[in-house]
Amino acid sequence: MENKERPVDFIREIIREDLKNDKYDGMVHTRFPPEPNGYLHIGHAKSICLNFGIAGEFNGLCNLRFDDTNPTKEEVEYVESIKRDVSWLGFDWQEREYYASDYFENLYEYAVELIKKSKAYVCDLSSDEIREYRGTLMEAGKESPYRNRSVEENLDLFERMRKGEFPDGSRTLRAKIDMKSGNINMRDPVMYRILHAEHHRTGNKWCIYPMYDYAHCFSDSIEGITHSICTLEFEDHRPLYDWFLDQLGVYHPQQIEFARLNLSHTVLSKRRLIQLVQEGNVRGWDDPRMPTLSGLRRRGYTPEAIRNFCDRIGVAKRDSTVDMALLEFCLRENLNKRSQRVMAVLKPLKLVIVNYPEGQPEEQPENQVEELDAINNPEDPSMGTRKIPFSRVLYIEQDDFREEPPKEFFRLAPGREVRLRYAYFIKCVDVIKDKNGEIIELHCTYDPATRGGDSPDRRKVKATIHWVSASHSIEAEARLYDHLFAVPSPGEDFKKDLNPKSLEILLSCQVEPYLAHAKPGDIYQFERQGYFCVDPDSSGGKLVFNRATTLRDTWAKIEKRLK
RNA sequence: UGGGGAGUCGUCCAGUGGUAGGACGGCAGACUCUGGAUCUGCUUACAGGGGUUCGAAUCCUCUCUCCCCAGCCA
Repeated sequence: MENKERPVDFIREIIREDLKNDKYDGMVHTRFPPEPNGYLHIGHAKSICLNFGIAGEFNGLCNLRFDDTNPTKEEVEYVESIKRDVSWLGFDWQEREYYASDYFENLYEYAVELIKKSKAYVCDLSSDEIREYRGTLMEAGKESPYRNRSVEENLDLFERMRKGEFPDGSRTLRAKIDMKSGNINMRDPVMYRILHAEHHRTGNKWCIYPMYDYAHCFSDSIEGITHSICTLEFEDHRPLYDWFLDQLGVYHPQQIEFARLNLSHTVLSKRRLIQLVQEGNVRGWDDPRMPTLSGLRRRGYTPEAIRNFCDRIGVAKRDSTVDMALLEFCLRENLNKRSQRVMAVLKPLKLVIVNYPEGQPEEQPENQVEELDAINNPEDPSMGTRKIPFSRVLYIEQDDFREEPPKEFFRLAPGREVRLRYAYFIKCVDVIKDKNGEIIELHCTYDPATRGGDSPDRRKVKATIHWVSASHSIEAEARLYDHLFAVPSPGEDFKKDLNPKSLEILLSCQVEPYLAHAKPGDIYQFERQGYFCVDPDSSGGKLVFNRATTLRDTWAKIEKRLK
């Protein structure tokens, strides 16, 4: 991870300043605080890279803390997936795996102290009444009739809340701040609610649970966090964050807010993602079309590509939507350097080399076969070469032949010569069609002098196309993905913006035999086409590939323009 | 009409009183056994009006636009 005098973002600037002023004894301690109520997505990756990245750069630490204060929404399945995703991304929280629920006892004691200081009270208003009393954005709220209970009564009531003497929703513990504040968060916010629900870690030990604003600041404080980095929508919670800490005079981290990531052609809100999963618009949280980390991983995205992306998008305070093209660029950039090249024909068209020797029928019932050398990765010679079988009957890509080619089309056409990658120059001499007029086979001649792909007479061809030997290739399935949404910014009614063509399945692709032992998760470049990742659905010798992304495709652009 | 934020190329990010720059995208070209990769060039931006100043994207001021907040969610 090179860090060439890249401009520093405003958060790192604040931290540098704090370090200079010795604000936290030279310490930098951040945290990534997900709520385990869903899977992590690329937006979380931005936050993970920020928090862990800063800790790494400033010789500090970053905790993984599960913000699990709402037992009705949280599950261990999510805890597990979050841990898997964070470490897959390449970050290590060491032994610092914390849970807000670990602090329930401390939090309770802090609440008792606030009651004793007359800074909190038990309120008997119903949730509807609380809303009424809260006022609106324009009008001040009014004080709860329970606001001035005695300390003793509050202490007694709060203890009985904990003991389970009251039903859900009957009472809350509220902070006593200011019902007339322009900041609605300061209008006596609820600190604790009664919830007789089983918590994924504390079981039935508690029936009162702290609210985010109350739990988060103290959790940060307990862990000795220096910089509590969160997203913009918490900006007007900061006065409350500060208020709680100040009332008790405990260690006080500083909250800093940045703009969350928005990505074009997708959605990044847990509510919407969970809806897509539950309503079957995708095949699950890890559907390769999903912007979740598990989806991106299955699709073929690498941690390096995602980290690089997070690095490039920067950190600022203005709302923005990053173009999906940048994410794709980061993937190509990474995969170009590291991926094994291979030839695979997605939409096969049979091609017979009519002047190629047929071999001895008794020993080789099919054709003569020869082995040709192919480079595994032109970007990395250390990856070596491999042998690929060549014979009389091949498959090429349907798109690589045009009976009536436009001027800009360089590939195979009647009478035209092209190169078969790493093999020979061939010339199309005949086009075979079925009774419907569909092209079913091409007859070509080859030039034996061009073996390996070079012509001794320096004659040029305008195109090189990929191919596989029909009798050696392996049948495979390919899943081609496009944007999940057809528009850059899905609207309020986002499901109507879903891209109906986000998935195209090709069942009879032919791939070179080198792929016989490919394993789920392996990523290859199918030459001239894109990067493909072996899907876990591959089984029983049947390979399934996910197209992570296409190669840049100049011809596709020209073709689009021609239409 | 309350409170909190934000406005710089199509997109994202820099620039913090001294010629507005980078990346992605787009366009054009070079090169090429991937129409890939690589390389080169081009394109386009300081929300608006007033001020301060020799000089303003940067400072002051007024206006406009956009985002967030009325969960016993986080």
